[in-house]
Amino acid sequence: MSAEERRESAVRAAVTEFARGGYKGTSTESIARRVGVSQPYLFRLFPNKQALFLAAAERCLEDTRGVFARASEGLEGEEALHAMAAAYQRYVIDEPDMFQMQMQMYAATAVAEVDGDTEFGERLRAGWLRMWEDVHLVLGADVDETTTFLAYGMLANTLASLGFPAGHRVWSGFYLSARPVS
Amino acid sequence: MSAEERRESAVRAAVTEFARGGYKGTSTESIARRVGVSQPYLFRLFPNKQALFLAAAERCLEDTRGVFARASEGLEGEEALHAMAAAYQRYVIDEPDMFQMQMQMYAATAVAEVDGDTEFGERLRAGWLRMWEDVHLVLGADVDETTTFLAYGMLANTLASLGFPAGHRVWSGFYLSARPVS
DNA sequence: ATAGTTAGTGATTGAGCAATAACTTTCTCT
DNA sequence: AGAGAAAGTTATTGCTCAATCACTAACTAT
Repeated sequence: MSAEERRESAVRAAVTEFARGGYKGTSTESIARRVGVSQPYLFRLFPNKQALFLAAAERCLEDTRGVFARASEGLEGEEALHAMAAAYQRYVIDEPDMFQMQMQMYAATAVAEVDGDTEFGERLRAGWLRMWEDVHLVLGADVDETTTFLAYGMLANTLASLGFPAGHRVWSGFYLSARPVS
Repeated sequence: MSAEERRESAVRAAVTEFARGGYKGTSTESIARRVGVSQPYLFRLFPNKQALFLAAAERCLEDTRGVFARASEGLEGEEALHAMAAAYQRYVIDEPDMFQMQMQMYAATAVAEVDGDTEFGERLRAGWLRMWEDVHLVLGADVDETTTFLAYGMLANTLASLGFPAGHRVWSGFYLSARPVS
């Protein structure tokens, strides 16, 4: 297998492992195991653990953008909004690793920032902004709509992280299409 | 100093340290240093590291509730909403440790849940729900208003975690009173 | 065929860290 | 005064983990 293909597998494995264990709580060993490769070899593919996390985080943002893009294809305004909300709901249910990776990424960015590591944050802000721009465009360049949509998304991530079960009162203020299946 | 007083200091120190380093990324040593006490003594005050984190997380939620309660005193509806938004803004600026602790808590809860640790999540859901109920009551028991208010709060936490500076476009869809100072 | 490159491994190192055990100091109450 | 409790310490253990080093196997192009 080519190094490039391995890197791809590694990123995927990293998303899963980091999502479940967090940055510090995940060993490079566990990622290597999931890839099916020796732990030291990961360090041939990525210069260090942080670079691997960054790649996983960026992948996660790109995937989310992809979900929105596919859901909103050919739609606009209110229709696009509901389609994206519904798609994100399914996405979160089908691949819980993805939104958990998001949460781990927000937490890790804050830590990196405290450590004086600016590049980490910059890369992730850029990725997040691309998502923002996508949504903004789809929602007719309406800033308020964009903000509200993303706000609901973040609250959903939070409630899901905390493990509030589907059907709990805290979900009752969501569009039906944005609630977990009840 | 009495054990109870020390415990109080420890919780405060834990909020700061965990907020900046995350759960796994923070050593009990660093917390002990901040308290001004030896590392092993922390284990007299708390059974283990997780219990200390839990206490810090619960404190953080209680503090946030307090901010909302004080801001909305004597107000209701729209007025209360804006007062709370403004107060939360100041709070996040004055004490960034607090919202960062929130993010660390969401990330850590997801990890605990994966590890099959149910009690951790239960305690934090209970704390979060108390906050939800408070806001709900103040906003005239309007579920949609409550959800929207908290959604904006969560988006604000996220953007702040990512380090988007005041004045950035991503903040432009917020109530003026909920934006970081520009 | 063989030189060079690319993919991959095993062994190790050095640091950091939660938790325990065994001990000491400082109050406090009669 | 002095016994008991409460507050606090030093030393240590046993583990985990990122990263490096030195090495091997397989492919590829002349």
